[in-house]
Amino acid sequence: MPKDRLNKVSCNNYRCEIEVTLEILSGKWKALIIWNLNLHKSIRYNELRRLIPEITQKMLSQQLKDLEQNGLVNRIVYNEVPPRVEYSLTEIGEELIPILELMDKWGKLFVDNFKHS
Amino acid sequence: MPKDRLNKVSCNNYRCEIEVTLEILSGKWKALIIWNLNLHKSIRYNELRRLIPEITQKMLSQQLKDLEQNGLVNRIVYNEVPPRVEYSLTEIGEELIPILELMDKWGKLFVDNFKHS
DNA sequence: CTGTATCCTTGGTGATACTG
DNA sequence: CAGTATCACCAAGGATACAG
Repeated sequence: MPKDRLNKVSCNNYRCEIEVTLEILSGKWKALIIWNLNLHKSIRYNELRRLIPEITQKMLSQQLKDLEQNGLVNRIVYNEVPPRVEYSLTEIGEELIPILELMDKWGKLFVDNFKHS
Repeated sequence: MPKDRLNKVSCNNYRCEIEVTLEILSGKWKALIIWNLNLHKSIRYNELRRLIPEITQKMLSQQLKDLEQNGLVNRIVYNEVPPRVEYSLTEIGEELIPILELMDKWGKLFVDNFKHS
């Protein structure tokens, strides 16, 4: 994760807030993680790995940390043996869902368009 | 532009259509270009450069070409001297606007959240 | 189970110069 | 005016091994 993650926000050098949202969603696995967190409400680390088999541990940890630091995701640690950590969406994280749903819809439209051209 | 641009669509290796939409919007300037095309309806190359002063010619050409190839943007060449080229959104391009508006809204919410934390 | 640490590759972007 | 071409950088992401 670059030190200047979120530089657009913290440095105020974004040209419109769309770019802020895109910056937060950019990252190969972010949308997928958020999507799954919304579907399952609360998920453990290894459950996420199973839900997204192609992702590496490194990337999963990293993207979750990004999302957590941006306040989109809650990380709750239960002091048990073996350790248990549950991830879930925060309020502002949940507010992204309608956007993701629209993107899903538009994506289907585009794919359909693409096939017939 | 990578040869496998749109590989997710053409190779069918996307996990959900959200990723397709994100892939199309990803690229440092895409959203901004689409946003401006929507605001001004039809814009010439150099007008876009003035509207987005930080963009280089290379990137503007490249991102416009991407958008055109993906069918989001019309490119109309007028055979005049000096040459004139007008860019505008296609129908499917315009259907992205509601999404961008939501992203703008969410971005403002996030920035506000960020400032007070 | 839930992560870190390290090394490495590659493609997205920028700078700059050139063209019809 | 509306672009191309070329070179170079660097950070995102992948592979793999290790850790509490």
